[in-house]
Amino acid sequence: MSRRSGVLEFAVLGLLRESPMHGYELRKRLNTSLGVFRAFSYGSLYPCLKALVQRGWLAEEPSGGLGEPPASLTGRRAKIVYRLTAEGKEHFEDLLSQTGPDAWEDEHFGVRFAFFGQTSRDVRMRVLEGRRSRLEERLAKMRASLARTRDRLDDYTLELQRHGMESVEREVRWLSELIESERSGRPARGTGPDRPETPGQDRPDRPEPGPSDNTDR
Amino acid sequence: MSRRSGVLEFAVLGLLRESPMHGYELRKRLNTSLGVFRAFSYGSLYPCLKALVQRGWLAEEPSGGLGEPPASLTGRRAKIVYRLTAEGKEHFEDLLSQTGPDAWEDEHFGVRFAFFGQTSRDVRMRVLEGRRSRLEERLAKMRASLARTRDRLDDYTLELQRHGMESVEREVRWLSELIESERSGRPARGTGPDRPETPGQDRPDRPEPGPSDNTDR
DNA sequence: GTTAGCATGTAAGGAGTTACATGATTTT
DNA sequence: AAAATCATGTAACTCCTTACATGCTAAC
Repeated sequence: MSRRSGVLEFAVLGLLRESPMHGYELRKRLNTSLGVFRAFSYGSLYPCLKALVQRGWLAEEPSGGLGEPPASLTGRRAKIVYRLTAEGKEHFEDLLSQTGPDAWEDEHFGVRFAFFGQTSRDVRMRVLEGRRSRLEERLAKMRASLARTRDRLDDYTLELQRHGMESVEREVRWLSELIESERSGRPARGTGPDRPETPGQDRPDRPEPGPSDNTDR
Repeated sequence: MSRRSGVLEFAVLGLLRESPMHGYELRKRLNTSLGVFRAFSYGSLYPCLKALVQRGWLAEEPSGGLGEPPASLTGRRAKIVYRLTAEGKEHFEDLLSQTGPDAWEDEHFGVRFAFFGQTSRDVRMRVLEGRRSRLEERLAKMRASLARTRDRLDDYTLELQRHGMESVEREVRWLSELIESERSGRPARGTGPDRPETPGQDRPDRPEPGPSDNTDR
């Protein structure tokens, strides 16, 4: 009933903090920004939006905000544009600053990372290090369990185990590199060149209609 | 109510096919055999077992099977040992032979792979190839979406995307190696460089019993 | 003139988890 | 005698999906 999920709620607040949007677009951005990690359907998004409005974290702007013509002229069905309220912003910042174990478990880490641009450096460090030690712990258990059961397992199970461990080891290396980068300045190591410092504050413009963004399955 | 899950049900049938077990042990094996991929709690396992019994796929053996003393003598609380019935075996083989898209989606692929030892070679091939082309499709979408949105994304989102894509690419390579191995004989491919045919024995491991099997969270 | 995309929603249900409840037995 | 492990189970809840319902517009 309440629909106050963890990940979805967090992501919605985070995206709306960057700029107001309506549900349909939000869902597209959700499924590209968070990339591989999660995909959400309208069946969860719309109820979530309503719940967030009821809590006072979002406000609906019935039609196109301020400078836009009413729906009756554009023809399109009335969009409901959602925008983060002051309380919503405050709440999101609370969430951002949390560094409990929740922050680095599998379900949450991806979305936390996705909003690292909005996160303070020390929180980023704690989350990255928390994640890394969580994975190292897991790795130790896997090694122990493998040593115990190695000869009972068939080739495929063994191969699955091996590949799983390698994946975890790879993520640990990735985290180590990121932690190293954090310690000594900016993330670096992107595809493009270093962008010094763009806070990305108020941008009342919407980026671009972006014709076909088919993220549907 | 019915609790007839996908993954859990499959895994339970698969493990019980190898040998009868009681719930508690089953759960431990579930969480090590399937490794990183999933962890199940008693709250889902026990109802699932009951549902499988009701469908006639499992049978309960109230106490320790045939040659064992009754619970009143061993002291232990009566274990309920579950064993796969003939119908259950048949059903599991049906499941094993299915090669629909379900078999290679994220949620199912791991458990399907874990029981490749029980799966016929052509089914294995179809599942591996299905998985691979699913991932390649996903990769194409990610690349397209990245090309479209690259400059709007901040460094962290970009890095997340990049790492996600690399993970998928890595899994594709893994699958390709496995497919290649399948085509030309046995799985092979152990941990180190090419070991001709040693099922893993000599190793600087400590065979320590390690009494605490704490798979709990 | 039909497919594809835009846009919003609801009802029902699936697949699991957490927290609780119980109790015996082995280890420390 | 306390703590850990073995062992089984239930009720309530979470978070999300699927399938459905609606209707408009742009492009092929």
